[in-house]
Amino acid sequence: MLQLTKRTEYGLIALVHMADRAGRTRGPARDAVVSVREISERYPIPRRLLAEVLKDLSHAGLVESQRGATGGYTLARSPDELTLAQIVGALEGSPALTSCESHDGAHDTCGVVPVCPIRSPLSRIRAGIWSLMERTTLRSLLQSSLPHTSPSIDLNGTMPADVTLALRGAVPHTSPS
Amino acid sequence: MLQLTKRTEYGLIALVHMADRAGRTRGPARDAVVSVREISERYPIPRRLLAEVLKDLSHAGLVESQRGATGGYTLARSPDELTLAQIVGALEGSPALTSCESHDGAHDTCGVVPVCPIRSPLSRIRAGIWSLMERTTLRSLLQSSLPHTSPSIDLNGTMPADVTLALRGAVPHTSPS
DNA sequence: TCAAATAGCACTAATCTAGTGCGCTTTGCC
DNA sequence: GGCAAAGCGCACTAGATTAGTGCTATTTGA
Repeated sequence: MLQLTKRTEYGLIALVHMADRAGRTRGPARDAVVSVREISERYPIPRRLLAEVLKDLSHAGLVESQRGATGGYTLARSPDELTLAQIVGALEGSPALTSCESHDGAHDTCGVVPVCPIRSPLSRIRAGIWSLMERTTLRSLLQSSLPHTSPSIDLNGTMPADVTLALRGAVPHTSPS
Repeated sequence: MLQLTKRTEYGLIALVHMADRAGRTRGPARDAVVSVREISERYPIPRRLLAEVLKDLSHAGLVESQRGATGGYTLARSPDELTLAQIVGALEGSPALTSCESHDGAHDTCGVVPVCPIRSPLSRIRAGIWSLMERTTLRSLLQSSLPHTSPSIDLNGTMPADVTLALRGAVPHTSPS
């Protein structure tokens, strides 16, 4: 449906939160260990589901986990190196845009590849979308969502000039268990 | 899942086919009346489903229908005026990217909009994707899929420079009934 | 009058997504 | 040592979305 899943939304919220926390903390992100509880109490995200998402992000190497009583998650890279493409890719696989070539690719073969008149062109579109997400860093997400942090940094540097319209992000509507 | 639906794929294939047919025909697209049968015999698309899709495109005003024995569909606008955004919009609604603001918007309210740290930034991304699709015309899809038509026209004019990677389009795998 | 085509509507089956349950392991702290 | 908090892993349920089909009516050219 050309829409991100809730999981991805939750993951993004969590990562933005973590980046923010790390940003306001002195030192090498020492206090930036964020627990699932902390996030799910701040945003109305089902705790268990958020835990699953962060686990996935951990498996993907985007965050690092610390077990135990005071455990939690920390960003594995700086918000400047973490891109939207990496996050989306980790949580819902490489974007396929079309059904062919959807992360398994094998058993489908979609029979008539040679006849398909939209493979190559749509391929280019997907690439464009992907490229857009690759150039969007976690930091750039941070900046635009937290105007109280810094006045307004080089958004034009990290984001293509075209991207200046009006979308809406989402937020869950369930309450933590 | 950040992926187009089969319906949209089918619609695109149909439109590309129609544009191609109209293009090779002399005169004001007189012979460019294309029937569902013709398309479903050329590509392995379930006929009935394709019919539904074309009907939707007709309702959206992107194609015009002619009933009766020699009936079929014709493009309502020139391939230069028909954009990917219009097509996708017609077949799966305006892209929302996030769950909030999904074409109904009302009953959700998603509770915590004020707290949501990703609304505005994701909004920008969606806009970028949308913009990309608005600048992609049916003609540009045609050109890249049918190299036998014209050598290679100004793809750079209709498509952002960044868009030059490698995606895959899809094609159905079912046979017409 | 027939045959081919669209129009409309409803329905089924499969897939995907959101969210939950439960028990285990790790670890800081008293 | 033991408790409590946190992550880990797996499996499961319910709802939503999607793909695809059935059937009948209407239009219209030959």
